Amino acid sequence: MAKREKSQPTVIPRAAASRLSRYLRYLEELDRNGVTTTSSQALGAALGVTAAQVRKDLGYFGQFGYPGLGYKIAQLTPELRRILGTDKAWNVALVGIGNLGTALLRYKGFSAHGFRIVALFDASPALVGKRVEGNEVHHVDEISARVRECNIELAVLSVPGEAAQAVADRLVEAGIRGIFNFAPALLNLTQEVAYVSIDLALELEQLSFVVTQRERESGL
Amino acid sequence: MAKREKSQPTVIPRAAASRLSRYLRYLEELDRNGVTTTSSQALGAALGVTAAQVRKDLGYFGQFGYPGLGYKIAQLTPELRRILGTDKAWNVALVGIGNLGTALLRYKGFSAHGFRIVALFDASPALVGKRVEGNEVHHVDEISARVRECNIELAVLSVPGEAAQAVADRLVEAGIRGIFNFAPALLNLTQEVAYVSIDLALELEQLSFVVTQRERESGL
DNA sequence: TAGATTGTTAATCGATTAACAATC
DNA sequence: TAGATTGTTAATCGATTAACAATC
Repeated sequence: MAKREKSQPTVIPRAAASRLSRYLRYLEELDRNGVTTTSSQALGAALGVTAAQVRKDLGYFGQFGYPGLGYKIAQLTPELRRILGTDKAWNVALVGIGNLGTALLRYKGFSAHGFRIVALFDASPALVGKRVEGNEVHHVDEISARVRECNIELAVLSVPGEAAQAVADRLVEAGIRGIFNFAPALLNLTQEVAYVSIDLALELEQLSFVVTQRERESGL
Repeated sequence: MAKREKSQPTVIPRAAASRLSRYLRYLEELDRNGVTTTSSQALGAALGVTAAQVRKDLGYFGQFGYPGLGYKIAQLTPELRRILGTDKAWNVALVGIGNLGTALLRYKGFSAHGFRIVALFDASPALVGKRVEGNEVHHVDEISARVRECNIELAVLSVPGEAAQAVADRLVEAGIRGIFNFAPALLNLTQEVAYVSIDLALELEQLSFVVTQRERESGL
């Protein structure tokens, strides 16, 4: 069975990419437990998707399995890291050093997956020049210079909604490649900049919606 | 045009419910700007979806518009709140008062949308009994008693991945209706408990994936 | 070899978009 | 009234699942 990736990169459903991360997490767990081989059946069962889904998702990127045997964890794991781009370390800027920003800075999950927060920015004079978790906070005016200087490719945005677009514009102008946005705002970005956004209140509202719907269904 | 909701609750796509929250946000903004009327066309253009999508999404829940006129913001806004369940205040428990938990506790976006964090829990003896933002931290053993006592329906989980399932089990046993999970763990929950989960590292990995894909496309 | 499981094509399912009669 | 826009049905598009020949 061929071991090389696809030359024709068909359009990949976003949901498939998200599942790839989950497969990787589970493979890492299996590896820690000393398991060396798995199958689309086993992976799917563990993560609540069908075996066909697993094979289809992997199939977007190449042929990684062995018919009759399944997948070798030691082989598939680095392939998934390569596909997801986490086979290298990323330099990340953190803009907005408030409660959420500080929590994100301290969050171990980012560094554990190769994301290094190497520069902090804030607009508040009270914060600029201070050190947070060993990193100096710079003024947002310095974004452009430092993003280039430190080879920063990704930015995490945890500023107030009103400030988000202006900061995003600076980041884009500085040549950032992707923005992870926590501000409750719709950002207008050029197509070249990748974009992932989380609106915490909106997500909690989704929970409220589902609970409410079920209460109405059962109560009536 | 009829003004009443559907009696037959067809299955609602999850993506549609998420857009509902966005429509509501935008209507609130329009209202602040003194706008009184809008249309599916205008709403869709502002949020990057088609007018047909907007009408279809609203159509799952009833008839709220006026042909030829559009939607009256003063009417549609409370309807959306009612649909999403944010026309009432929710009592929320916060379990795990670490960096992220504390940031979530201070986050103004939750209370602004009617979510009141009314009880804090942690397993650490160093934290139990302390006050954080004016709220006493209770031991996780007290979850069951306090969830019932304070009429808590939702819980935010910001505990380490290893602890998540055990805490979730306690919450379910205490009769919680929905869990908003930040722990990087797959939770096994009964069907009756609603569930929204955010894995921060996984989301950042999605950003890395998109950036990597584009670099490979353009670089080769 | 016989059994198991892959990769991939075809069939199904669900969500989005287009079209249009109804109507403000 | 004429113009605009809804609610809804039908058409399209995309993603998931099933099926199965290839093959370890």
